[in-house]
Amino acid sequence: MVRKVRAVMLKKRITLKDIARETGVHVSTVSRALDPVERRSITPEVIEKVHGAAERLGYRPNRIAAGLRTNRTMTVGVMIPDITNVIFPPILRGIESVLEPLGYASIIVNTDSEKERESRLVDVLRDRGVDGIIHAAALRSDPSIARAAEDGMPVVTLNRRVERACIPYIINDEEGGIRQMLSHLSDLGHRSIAHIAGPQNLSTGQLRLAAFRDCVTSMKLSHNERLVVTATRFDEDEGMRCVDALLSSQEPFTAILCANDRLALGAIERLRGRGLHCPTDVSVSGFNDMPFLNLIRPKLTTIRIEQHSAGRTAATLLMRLINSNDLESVPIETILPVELIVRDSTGPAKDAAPRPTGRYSAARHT
Amino acid sequence: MVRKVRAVMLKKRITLKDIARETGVHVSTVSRALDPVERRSITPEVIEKVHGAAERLGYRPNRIAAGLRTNRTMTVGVMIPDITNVIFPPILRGIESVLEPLGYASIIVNTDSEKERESRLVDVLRDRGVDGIIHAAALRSDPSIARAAEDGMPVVTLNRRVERACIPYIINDEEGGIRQMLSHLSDLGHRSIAHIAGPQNLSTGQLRLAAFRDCVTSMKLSHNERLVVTATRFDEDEGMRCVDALLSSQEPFTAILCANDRLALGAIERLRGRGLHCPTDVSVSGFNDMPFLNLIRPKLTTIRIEQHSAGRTAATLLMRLINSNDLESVPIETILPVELIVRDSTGPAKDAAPRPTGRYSAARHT
DNA sequence: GTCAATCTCGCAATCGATTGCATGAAATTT
DNA sequence: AAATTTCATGCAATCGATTGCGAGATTGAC
Repeated sequence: MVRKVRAVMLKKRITLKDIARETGVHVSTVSRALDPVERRSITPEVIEKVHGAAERLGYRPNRIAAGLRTNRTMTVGVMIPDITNVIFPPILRGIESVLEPLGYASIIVNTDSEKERESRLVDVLRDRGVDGIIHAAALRSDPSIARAAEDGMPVVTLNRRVERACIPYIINDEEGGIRQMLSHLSDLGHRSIAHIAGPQNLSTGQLRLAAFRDCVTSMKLSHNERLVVTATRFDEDEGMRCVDALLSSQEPFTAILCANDRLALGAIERLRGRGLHCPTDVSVSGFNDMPFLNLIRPKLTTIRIEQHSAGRTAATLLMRLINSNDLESVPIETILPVELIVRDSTGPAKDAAPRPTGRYSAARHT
Repeated sequence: MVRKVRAVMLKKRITLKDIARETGVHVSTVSRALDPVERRSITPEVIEKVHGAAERLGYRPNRIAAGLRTNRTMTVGVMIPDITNVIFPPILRGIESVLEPLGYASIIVNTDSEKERESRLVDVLRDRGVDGIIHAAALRSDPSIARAAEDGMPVVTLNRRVERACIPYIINDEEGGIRQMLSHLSDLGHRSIAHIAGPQNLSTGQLRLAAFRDCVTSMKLSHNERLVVTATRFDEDEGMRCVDALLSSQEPFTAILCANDRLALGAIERLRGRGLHCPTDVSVSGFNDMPFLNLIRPKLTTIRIEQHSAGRTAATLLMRLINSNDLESVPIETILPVELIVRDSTGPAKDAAPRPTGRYSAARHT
C-alpha cells in the first residue's frame, strides 16, 4: 500500500525581532541580553524580560545568520578515507566527544584515498565555511590541504603529516609499536621475520615499513629484503596474495609481522589454506587492534591504537587553533602511545635456534 | 620536540562585489550570470566576462550568505544510534552517494539510543538549519522528530517508523527475512527452534520477535515461549547470557535464530564453551550480514540487509521531499528486500536436543 | 549643585548573496 | 515612424544576528 504525504507549511521561525517587539526593547539589546558575554552591560530586569520572552516564544537562534556576521559556523570538517573502515568510527566518536559539548558540529567526508576527490572535498568544506579541518585521510602528498592551511584555515592532521607545512599533526607511535612487536616475536625465538607492508602511498604503510627495517637491523635479526612484500591495499585479499608471494619466494621464515590487522587475517587464512597452522607453524601479528578481533580465531596478537583518544586529541588541538589567542601554544607534533596486545596468533618459533647466531630455521612450506 | 605554529592572517575572501567591481557590472548581474538558471536572461558576453573574472579571482560562493537569503543550507542531518556499529557506515556511504553529487553535505549525529539526547540533537540540527533529516536511530517512541516533521521539516526514517506520524519510512523486510530463515531451518529438519530476541525498545528487535512468533505458528513448528529469550543489548555478551538462559531452562531445541549477528556470535561462543558445537549440535543463525562475518568461524548463516541501498533510498526520498513540488508522489512506506545467506552455522538437525550437562535426555518435538 | 565618569541601551551598518521591481534600450509590430 | 513588447541590467530590500558608536540617563566626586 502506498499512502501519500501531505504538503505542510513551514512554521514561522521566531527571530530576535519578534522578541524585541514583544519586550519593547531594541533587537540589539535582545541580542546582547541573550549573549552570555555581552550580558554584563545589560540591566538584570531587561535580561529577565528578554529571557522570559525568548523562552515563551520558543526562540532558537539562527546560526546561519550569526555565522554570516561573525564568520564562524561552529562547524568543522573531518576528512577520512572511508567510514566503512572500522578504525575510523571510534576516531569520529572521539572527535565528537570534545566538539559537541562546545557546540560544534562536524561534516564528515570520505576521500576514498583519491587525490582529486580529496582536493575537491577540501574546497567543499571551505565553501561551507567550516571553522577548521581535521584531516585523517592518509594520502601522503597533498597540496590542497596545505594551501588551505596557508590561507589561514585551522587544520590538524591525524595519522599523517604534511611535509614542509606548519600543520600540527597527531600520529601514533608506529615505530614503537613495530619495535614492541618485533621484540615480542624475538622473545618467542623468531629470527626470520617476514613483513607484509601496507600501501606505500599511505603514511602508515610507509612508516611501519621503515620502522620494520630499522628495528630488524638494530635488533640484530636476520634482515632479508626478500621477506618484505608490499600490499597494494589494506585488506584480506592482499594479505593472502602477499602470503603466496612469501611462500613462493622459498625464503624461510617463522613469523609474519603484518602492517595491519586485515592483512594479518588474510595471511592467516591463506596460510591455513596452504596447510600451515597459526601460530604452531607460523606466528602472525597485526596492527591497529580493530573491533571484533576477539571473535576471530586464532585471536590476533596486535598493536592497539587508541583511536578514540586520537580523535579527542585532534579535536582538542583544533579547538586550540581556532579559539586560542596564542597559537604558539599548539604543539606541531603529538605522538600517541600504542600498546602491545598479545593473544593467540603468536607463539614460540617452531625450529628456533637456541642462540641468535644459529642457522635459520628450515622452511616448512611447499 | 615541540615546535610552534605561527599565527596566520586569514586571506580575504572573494565576493560577488569584487567581481562586480572588476567587471563593471552590478553585483546582482554577477549573481545572475553565475546562476545556471537565471543565466538565461543575461547577455552571453557579460556571462563570459563575469565567468572570466570569477575564474581569475578564484571566486567561491559563500553558501552561508546564500543560505541566509534562500533559507536552504544544502545540508541534511543524519541521526544514527552509534557510528561504531558496523551496520551504519555503509548506510552513510549510501546516503552520501546520493547527496554529494547534488551538492548536499550531511551532519551526522549519534544518539546512543538515548531519548533525551536524541531530542536535543533534533534541535541541534534544526538550529543549524538543515534542509531535512534522515533518522536512522532506532528508538521507537519519539516525539521530537515527529514535532519537527509537523513543523514542516522534511524527514524520512530508516529501519523504523514513527507511529501516528505521516513520515515516510524505509524498512527492511524483517518478516520476510525471519520467514526465510525459519523455512531454511525447517528444511534442515529443525522443529524446536529457539529465538534470542533483540531489545524490545528498538524496532528491529520488536519486529523480528513478532515475525518469529507469527511464522513459527504459521509454519506449524513447535511454539514454546520458553524458547524465546530477550537480550537487553545487541551484543555478544547478551548472546552468551541468553544461551545460558536457554540451556538452563531445560527446554530442548536444535537451533537458535538470533535477532542479529552479534547475538549469534556470542551464542556460538558460549555454546562452544558449554561443549556444544555449531552446527553439529546446534544450528545458529544471525541477521544483518555485517562485515567481517566471512572471517569468523563457523561462517554465519544470516539474512543480508542491503545497508548501502537502504541509505541511497532514504536519501533519494528525502531529496524528493525537499525538492519535489508534489510531495504527493513520495511513498509513505518502502520495504526493501532481504536475502538469505546460507553459510556454515546451520546444518541438519541432530535427533537429540542439546545436552550440556548430560543430565537429561530430551525428546525431539514435532 | 555642577561636572565628569559610568552605565544602559538604541541606531544603523554590516556580513554576502538573492530577487522583485524598475528602467532604459533594443527589437518587434502595426 | 509610432507604439508596444522584449530584453538586459541596475536598484534596493531582504534574510537574522552582531557590534562599533553615540546619546541619554544615572551615579559619584568635589
